[in-house]
Amino acid sequence: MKNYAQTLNLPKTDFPMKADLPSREPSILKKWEGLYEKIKEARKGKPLFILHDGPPYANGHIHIGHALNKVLKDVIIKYWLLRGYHIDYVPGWDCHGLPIEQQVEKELKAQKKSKEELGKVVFRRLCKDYAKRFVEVQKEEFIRLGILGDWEKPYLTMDPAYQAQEVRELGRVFKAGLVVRSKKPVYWCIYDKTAEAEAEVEYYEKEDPSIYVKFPLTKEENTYLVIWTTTPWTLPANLGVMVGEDYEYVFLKTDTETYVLAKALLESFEKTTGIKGEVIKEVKGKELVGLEYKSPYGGTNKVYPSEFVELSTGTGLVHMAPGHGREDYIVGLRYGLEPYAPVDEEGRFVEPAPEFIRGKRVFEANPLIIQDLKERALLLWEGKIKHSYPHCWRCKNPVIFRATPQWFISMDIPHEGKTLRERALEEIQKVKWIPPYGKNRIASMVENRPDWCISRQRYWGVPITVFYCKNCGHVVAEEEVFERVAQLIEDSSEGADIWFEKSEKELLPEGYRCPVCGSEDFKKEEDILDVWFDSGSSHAFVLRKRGIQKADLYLEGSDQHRGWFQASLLESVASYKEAPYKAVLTHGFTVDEQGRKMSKSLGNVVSPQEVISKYGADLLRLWVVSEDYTEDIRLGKNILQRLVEDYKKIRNTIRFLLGNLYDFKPSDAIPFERLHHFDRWVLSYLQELLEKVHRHYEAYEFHRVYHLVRNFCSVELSSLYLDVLKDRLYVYAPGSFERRSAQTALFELAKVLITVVAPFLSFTAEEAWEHLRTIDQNLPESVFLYEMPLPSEEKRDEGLLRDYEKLIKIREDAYRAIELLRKEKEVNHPYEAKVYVWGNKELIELLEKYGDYLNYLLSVSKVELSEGGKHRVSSEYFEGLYAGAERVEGKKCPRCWLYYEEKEFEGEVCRRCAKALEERAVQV
RNA sequence: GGGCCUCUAGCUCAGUUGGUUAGAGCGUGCCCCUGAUAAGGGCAAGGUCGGUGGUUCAAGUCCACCGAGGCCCA
Repeated sequence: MKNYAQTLNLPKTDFPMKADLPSREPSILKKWEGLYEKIKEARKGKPLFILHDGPPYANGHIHIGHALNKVLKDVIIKYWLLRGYHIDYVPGWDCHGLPIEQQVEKELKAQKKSKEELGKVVFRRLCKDYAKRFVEVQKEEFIRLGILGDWEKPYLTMDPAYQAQEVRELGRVFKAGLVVRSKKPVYWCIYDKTAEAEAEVEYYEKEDPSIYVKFPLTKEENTYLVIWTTTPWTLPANLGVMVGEDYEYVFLKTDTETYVLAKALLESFEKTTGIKGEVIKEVKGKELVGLEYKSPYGGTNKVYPSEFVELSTGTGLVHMAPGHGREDYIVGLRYGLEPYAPVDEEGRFVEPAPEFIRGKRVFEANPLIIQDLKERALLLWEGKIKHSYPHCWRCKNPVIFRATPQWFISMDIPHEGKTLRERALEEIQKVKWIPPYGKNRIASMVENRPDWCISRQRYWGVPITVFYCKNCGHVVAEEEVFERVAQLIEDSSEGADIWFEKSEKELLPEGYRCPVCGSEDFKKEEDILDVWFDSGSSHAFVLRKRGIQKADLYLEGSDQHRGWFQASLLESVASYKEAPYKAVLTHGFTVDEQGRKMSKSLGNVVSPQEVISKYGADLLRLWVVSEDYTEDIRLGKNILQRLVEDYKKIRNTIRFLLGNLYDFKPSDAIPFERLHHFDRWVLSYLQELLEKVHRHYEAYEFHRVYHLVRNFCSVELSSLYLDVLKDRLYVYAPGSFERRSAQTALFELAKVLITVVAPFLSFTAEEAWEHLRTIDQNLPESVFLYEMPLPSEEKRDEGLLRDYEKLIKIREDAYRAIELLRKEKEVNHPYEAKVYVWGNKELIELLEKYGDYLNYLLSVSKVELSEGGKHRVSSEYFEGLYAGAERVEGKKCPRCWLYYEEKEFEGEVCRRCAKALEERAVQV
């Protein structure tokens, strides 16, 4: 018998089944070089979509969280791009700040050098080099992920132009009168005489005094508040006592005196001190609030409520020194207490501290104070305690909390009728938060946050460019002075380094005199800005300066409600009275397959580099889009394995489409109305799909797009449409209506499928696009220069959709009947079966309508609309409908494999094939 | 310890305003095909909705508490 396979139109394509992404993707990246610029050119004048990039910190390689974040952004940008929008995506980096400073210092230490020796300017240069190095590293890594953006001109917070804009922003906030100078306790090393950041201190065991002290109440005879402390030296700075409002407190009466302390700590107090007494009264903490007592070193102070009081140690009454403790400071701020700290930079007591400790260092003062308390009968008990205590990371000595002057942006000073807090809260209401609870989260943070401390006593950052008049102390913060300095920074290749290089005279406008006293003698501020002010002003440099008022979208992890979203909001509202964004989208964090956070110690970290080298960036991108990012996002081996399967399905579906289009030209296309009804059905279905796809993309619900596409490929296409279509594609002559009609649909399907997945499977879509272009040379060179089709009413036949919905269900019923035959080995391939359908009149009429195509639709050789079949089943879906199946009679056509009666043959093959062979001979 | 959030089959997700036997795809098992072939197809088995207790004629869907986990703060 002849080899009939050669007379069939079997699929042919160079689009390989094996993706081999890790080695193929780099060549696609090569093709994309310059693509961003071409897109900008092509989309000029189109409506703009602005996603403003939050800058990652330029330190280390990217991790999976970075990848998640950037891919999400990329999907959104590419979607709007494929919708015909103009995009403008400028990636950025956060370059200043402590981690880099510490890293550089570590490197210096290895060379036995210190930053003090080198001086600010040289040290800053080293930091700049360090940041630059990692900007390059991360840039390469982001590009490898397939992220589309202006990688030629990203924004760096250390660029002179950026720094200059930031200085101008600071000037605006000063001008609005929102910047104030006041004291705040910071970690302080009394040996290095420097402030330390939280991240810098190291915790070691330290032995300290442990004492119970009594504070006599002013209005109740012989009654004392009992406090416990390990830092007696802070008692001279005592300004209050904190209680937990909801805790229970007792009045403990001994033979001579009455003590107030928390009920929960009574037992441990009695045990430690040996003091015994009788509880004569119990009260809630809130009833103690407002009581006055005599502070051991001066003044009458009060009891305040505080959320920081704990009942694990002490007495539940906490001695409060706002100048020497963070919580003390926060609570103190709330009640208008001074951050009082009579201690100089060497940790020595100064006036107005009591005379007997003046000049002594804080730790030396401890025993003196204890002795003094003892003499004044205020000490109840004295002991020692070993506990974990913060130490200086450089000299390893214990550090202290000490209030020092800092710059703040005030949340509560009214400016043109409203405070920053009020205005920010109003703006929050106008922004669209995705998911919605983000609004609540940031609003409650803004409602409760203290003033924004923007000064840091560090080296690597943007200077706070104000001057102090040496003569009268006036702070020079005029707009023209900020502008002058900004100009100098912008014009210098050294950027903000010039602030530290040049003298006051060089930095100030020529001949500048103090507006208060007329002096010409100034001293510049040495503090630098909080890095959150750097990134918080990115909107000014990246958007406003380039004529864009607001971003359409900010998109970061949910931790940025406290971080970048808030810093940007406050900076923008302070400067421009409005939010810098119209919408804010947040995503969750990556966790492992058990939902646990990724950590080195758990050994469950998955790196993007690892995924890329093993599976390719498209797999990582598919992962991003497959999960609901509003919650925690899981990642692990099994999930990746499933994604590999999903990827193959989508890829092979596209491959099959392309494979059957090798002889098709767009001019062969048949108009929708004249297409075969099955092809009209699939295109109608496609319009429904498109409608949902667009809806979900617009709502940023990518996992719904993913499920839609995945199911479409496997359910409607692979197992139904394409499977049934094979007969028509392979058997009929190349130029026949049957084949051309099918190809018309396949071409449409390919275009839609490729563009729909392009935002996430960018590499694969581009690769497939190359093949599609060999079919239609009019297509643009990149899929990203094309547009994703919109659902079209003209290509949607409602009646067909309704009919097919039923036909598909009947198909399932028939398959259950065939399955029974298969179990008995009566048939193997469905072609060996004959199907009967009967019963329900309405449905039988429907089936008659599609009569001559029914057997193809069911992939069987014959269908009869009457009762019959060896095995019979009742419909799973329809009342009174039945399906039966039996082995078909007749002979298999060696060409099309369907079974026919002897008389339906013409020679070796069936009549249909004979005709096709004839036509084929003419066409080929 | 506080604020915000999550918890539906092995995995990823659906489940309008509370209302019939909780859905899909994948994976799994069994089977078929060998003309998408390191592909394709068919059938089937899997959850009582994190737990407990309420509200209700009726709860995965509302309330309370507990548990596991995440982010932020302390």
